[in-house]
Amino acid sequence: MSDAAANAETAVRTPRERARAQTIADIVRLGRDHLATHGAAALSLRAVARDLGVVSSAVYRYVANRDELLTLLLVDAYNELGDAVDAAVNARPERDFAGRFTALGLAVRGWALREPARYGLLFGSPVPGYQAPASQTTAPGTRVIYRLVGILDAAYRAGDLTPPACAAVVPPPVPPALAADFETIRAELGLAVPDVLVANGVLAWTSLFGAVSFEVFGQYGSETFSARDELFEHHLAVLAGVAGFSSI
Amino acid sequence: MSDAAANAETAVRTPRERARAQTIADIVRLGRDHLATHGAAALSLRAVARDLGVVSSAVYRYVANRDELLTLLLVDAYNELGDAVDAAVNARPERDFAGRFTALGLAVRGWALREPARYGLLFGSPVPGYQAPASQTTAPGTRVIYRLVGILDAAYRAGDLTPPACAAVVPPPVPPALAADFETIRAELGLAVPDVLVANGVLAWTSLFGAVSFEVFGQYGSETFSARDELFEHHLAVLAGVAGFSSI
DNA sequence: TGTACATCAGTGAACGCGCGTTCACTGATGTAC
DNA sequence: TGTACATCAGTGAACGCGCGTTCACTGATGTAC
Repeated sequence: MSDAAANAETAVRTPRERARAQTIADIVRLGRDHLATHGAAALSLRAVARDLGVVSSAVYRYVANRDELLTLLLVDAYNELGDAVDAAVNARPERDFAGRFTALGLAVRGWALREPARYGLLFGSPVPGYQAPASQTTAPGTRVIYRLVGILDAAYRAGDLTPPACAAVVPPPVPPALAADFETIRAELGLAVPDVLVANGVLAWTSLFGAVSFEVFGQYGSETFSARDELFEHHLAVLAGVAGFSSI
Repeated sequence: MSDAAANAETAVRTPRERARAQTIADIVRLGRDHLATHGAAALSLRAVARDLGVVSSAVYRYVANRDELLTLLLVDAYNELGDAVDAAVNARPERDFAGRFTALGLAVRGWALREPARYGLLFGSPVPGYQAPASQTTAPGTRVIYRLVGILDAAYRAGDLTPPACAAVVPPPVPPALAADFETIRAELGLAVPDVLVANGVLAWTSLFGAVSFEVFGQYGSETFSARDELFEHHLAVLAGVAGFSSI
């Protein structure tokens, strides 16, 4: 269920309010379908109104304009992805940090392949002319990275995460300006992870989404790789090593 | 210069043909500007015609329809990226394989940051309703990966590329189905690189574009990282290690 | 060299479409006394 | 409990916009004899 719909429903008192919440939920659901089949650029209030069986101007009772609907759908998608990731991670034992890392990666890929257009809205090229309002999208938009950070930090505190030690992949020292960024992040999130592991954690994060995006956006072409599950799992295993896990 | 324009100009004989080639080049240039400022979804033949100072139907003398213009622009962008990468790689000594790897990565990022909208056209979410014709886009679209593959294969043949050997990042064995894909690639491109290095090379490739996409598409947010050059260079260094370079 | 014809670039009007958004309105549902 | 009023959902018409694409046309540029 979408966050917007859930919020609206919890605040319900009168039948009128209940109907209103239901209509908003319907709008989000129809917008989601439209997004999934036609892409963000083609999303239109008139199309949603048609699907809702209502005249186009009626939608303005519920949504101020097109951008606000896009924001609702953005939040909705972020939360669905976040829910999928949480469920997958929570299904692994709390102390199986490497397993949780892998579960997170597989969940992201699974959701992305199921919802390519919505994944594209979140992680593809920005919608021209649309700027997501930080106040509404930041929290849902950071769920996955915060979850990943949580796994890495917990693993580090438990002694399960160590900087890669062999010559081939020892990363260069983190330059001061970057170390300052890392210090800020550590302070804000209350982390213990040292610089080298933060750097590699960020790389694992971007690389995970890079692999997923290449697959979802068709960069591999249609014929190069037939064993895509195996390719992704292999990549995930290497990324786990980059992030500092040794138990794979 | 765009590929389409170059092709047209090399075939020039009569003044009429020269004028025609010039107009096509102008159309591509104006379309490129429009793309860069308004995004692919907003690209329109009418807008290009306006900028060209011509009535909208006149453009149909040169371009069959909107999709064909998109294809021209796609090829144009792929070639500009390919040229930038080639120039950067060629500026390094032929046997400095790690340096060439790094130069390739920096060139991709540099071009992407200069041309975010065109980068988005190539590597972002697909344009809804548009399918790039493989016959025209495959060759320019594979220039960067082929260049990368060439560097890695040459490095391997020269003995400069070795599978990461320490326990933390030894990748798991490549499963048979994936090994079969790799064998096909090796045969098609005449490569010597073993499975483990192909797998890690593909990962380095997707990760490079993942890091660039996160930056270009705004996934880092506006405040998290102030030292973005350093972050990317650090990532590149780690990816070089993943790919099998040890001399960094 | 000069004339008749063919080719081509560009015009201007039109078709039909879908879009976001506004606005005065009708009725139904709720609320206050 | 019943009535007067306020709130709200949804209507239907309209505004102005830009789009892709077609088509018959005018003139200029080229080509063949």
